[in-house]
Amino acid sequence: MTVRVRFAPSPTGYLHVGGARTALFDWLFAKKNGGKFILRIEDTDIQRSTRESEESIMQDLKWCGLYWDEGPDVGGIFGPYRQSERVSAGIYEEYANQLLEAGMAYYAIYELEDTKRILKRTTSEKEANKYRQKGHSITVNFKTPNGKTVFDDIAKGKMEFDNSTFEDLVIVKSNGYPTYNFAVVVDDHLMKISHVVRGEDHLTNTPKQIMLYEALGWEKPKFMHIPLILGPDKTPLSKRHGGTSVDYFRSYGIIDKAFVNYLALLGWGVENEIFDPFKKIESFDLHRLSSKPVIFDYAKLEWINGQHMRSMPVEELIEKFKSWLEGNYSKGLGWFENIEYAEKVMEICRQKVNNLKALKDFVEPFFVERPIPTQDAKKILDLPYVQSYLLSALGAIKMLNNWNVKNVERVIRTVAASENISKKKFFQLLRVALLGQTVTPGLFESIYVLGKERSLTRIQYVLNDISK
RNA sequence: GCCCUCAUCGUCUAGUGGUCUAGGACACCGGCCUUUCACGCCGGCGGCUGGGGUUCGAAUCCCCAUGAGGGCGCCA
Repeated sequence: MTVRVRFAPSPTGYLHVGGARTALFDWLFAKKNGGKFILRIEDTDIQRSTRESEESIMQDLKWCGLYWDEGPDVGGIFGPYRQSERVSAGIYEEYANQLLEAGMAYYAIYELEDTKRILKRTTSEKEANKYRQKGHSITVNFKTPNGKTVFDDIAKGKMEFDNSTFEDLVIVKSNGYPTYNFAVVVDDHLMKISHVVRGEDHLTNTPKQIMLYEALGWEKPKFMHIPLILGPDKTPLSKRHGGTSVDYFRSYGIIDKAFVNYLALLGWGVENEIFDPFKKIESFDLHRLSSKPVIFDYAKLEWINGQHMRSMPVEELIEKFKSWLEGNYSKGLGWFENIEYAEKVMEICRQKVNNLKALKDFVEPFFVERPIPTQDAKKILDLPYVQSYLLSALGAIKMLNNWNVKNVERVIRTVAASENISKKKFFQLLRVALLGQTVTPGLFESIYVLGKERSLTRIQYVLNDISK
């Protein structure tokens, strides 16, 4: 059997971390079994579905590295992959009619005054049309059969539901669109989906869908429901807890690899927590996924992000950082013209931060002609005798010819020792003069990376200001 | 209310009847390193939801209770 797994978002908003995790597991499962990963857009809610969110969802999936084999943009032999287009093709109508003809479904005619109350049920299309013309809204409802519905969930095992707990299911809305549960069944069948791996919020939809499979005489796929992601207070993760959209984490400065790493970690017990899920496809196993709701831990995500930032090749970090800058800031795009310099800067700055936003703050003073001092920095520059200390430093740096970190450290320490000031204060002063900030990478490394010329210029700038 | 699922440190997890005085990671606390802030290293705190069984033996199996999550839409 060919494994075919789908991710089927409805385009009514951004891609949520929970959705991204489901998609990741779908993808992993498909690839592990040499199967296909399919993207289907469930836009049967015509009021809330938009093309913009469809596009942003696709963009976010791609950012996560989750590319699909079949989908609305790339096509495939089971298309179209947008349900609205499948409605136009009459796909759902055909099967609704089939159920109607078999007497397994009926037209529900609602009262004119109270559109929630069913006035009459009939299987006659003629009769239904008569009411339709009089302005009654009409849906097609599936008659819940008697008995029990049983299925095996890959994670949870045997699942048994008494059908009497379910109402009859609306399968075609009064506007002619199929409802979720109906469209899903038709599409999963027609698209030859072998495994339905989705969020646990769909667990009780499954028996309803299975009743439909059975009524239509179709073989049902295998099901697996994965737990939901909660916020720290164990309520569903929402904006109150911080960001929830993939886009939020991207603009916050989380790197794609780290994000996917964390998502995979949530529920997947691994020995080494820092890893690339795309390189561990072989060891992925749906059965080993945790089955309890998991709490999203922003702190751990950031820690993982920091680990990735430090361990990836600098060139790669620069690529990630550049595209992040492009998306979030207008400046900074010229920072990497001198790539050799840029790499050195990134190398010393990445040691200190856990996200790209923080990295930007560290890196920026190195790239501007003259850093603008922060409030704290200004206070230090206003202290007495600053001029003489800076002059000493300037002289020492000027004299230094063999430019390396060791030598920089040696001369700076020598000057510090000879001055009537604590070395701590002296170092802070220099740091602020050179970079305009009280928190920076190591002082000697910074001076070394800035280079002799740049360092001298910057100190001179400050001296000029003081003498004014 | 009815139906379903789940239950190991604060969080994510390892653990599938004896190797568990329960292991790891994040967070937290303390120390080292140190020019700032971090990183890193070392150490600490901290848990099997409760009660009944089964068994020579239970975190592991069964039952009940409790708690948490989900569902019960012409939303998906």
